[in-house]
Amino acid sequence: MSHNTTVISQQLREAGFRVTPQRQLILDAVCELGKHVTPEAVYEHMQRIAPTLSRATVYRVLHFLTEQRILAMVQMVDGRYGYEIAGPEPHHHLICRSCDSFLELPHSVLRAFRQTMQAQYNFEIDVSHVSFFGHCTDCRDAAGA
Amino acid sequence: MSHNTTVISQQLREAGFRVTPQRQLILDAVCELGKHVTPEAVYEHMQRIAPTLSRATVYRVLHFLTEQRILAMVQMVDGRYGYEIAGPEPHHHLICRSCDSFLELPHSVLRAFRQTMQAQYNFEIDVSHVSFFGHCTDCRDAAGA
DNA sequence: ATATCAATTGCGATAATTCTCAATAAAGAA
DNA sequence: TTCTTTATTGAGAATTATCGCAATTGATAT
Repeated sequence: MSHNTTVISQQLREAGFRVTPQRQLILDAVCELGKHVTPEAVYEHMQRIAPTLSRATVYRVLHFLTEQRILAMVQMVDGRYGYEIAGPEPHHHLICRSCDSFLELPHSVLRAFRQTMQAQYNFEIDVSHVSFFGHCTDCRDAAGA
Repeated sequence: MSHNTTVISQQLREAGFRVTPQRQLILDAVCELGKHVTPEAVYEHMQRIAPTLSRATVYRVLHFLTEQRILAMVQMVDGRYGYEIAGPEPHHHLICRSCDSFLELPHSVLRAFRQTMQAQYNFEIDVSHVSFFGHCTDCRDAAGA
């Protein structure tokens, strides 16, 4: 997974935000650490690279980059959140409570549901990166009947 | 909202668990405090009734009663969790990020989605008390164009 | 290149939640 | 009723996440 530093920097500056070394380093870290990266994992990773970077900054920057739709925040089994690079199109997750495996769903799976909620309840749902929890085939078979 | 103490006690004992005064008091507290009760609210409430009851016990008992399907845990806007008495049939929530209002959805709204996930991905979703976040009519109108 | 202004950071304090482990007490047997 | 077993609790430490504010520094104009 990669990101285009130049484009992102531009985007931030145009929106009136600053491009700081901390933000760049944290974004790189998420990129490098893969999917569903925890704040703590980012912080530990940063310890080696930039030991003065504070925990608070990690949390703030992850949150900030999520607001800017550069990162996406996904809920994990333990209720905590992990971060990952946000693609152009949001996607969703089926997360197995037993083995923590992730299955990615295309954005489209919630389209119908979203429309129903809008029509019936006049409520507009945020449908970016929703997590659904349950049990995958393997774990159901293992637990088996 | 009420609960049948005798039936619940029976249910717990049959499953090999104990019926402790703490569990009873905490269940009563959730019952009395209404919907989406926070652990902290329960703890504060208990201070007056049973001052020695520890914070850890509040968290543990809420979690335990949720596992036993006596309580349900619902995610709130700030990402934290509230608890409420679990009815016989689960229900879901549409939660407005602007005004924190809750809209209850019948369990049936996710039935089709659940079946799709099962058929297409062979994944069985837990569909008890799912929270969807977004914006309600009023807030959209208020913010609105 | 320098100055200005406000966004951002770091630090330490605080809040929220979980964990460890010895002490307690519920449930069933005697 | 008393004993035994072991699930559960309480207390405080540890972990995770957030907050307030002074100091820093990125971006722009000069």
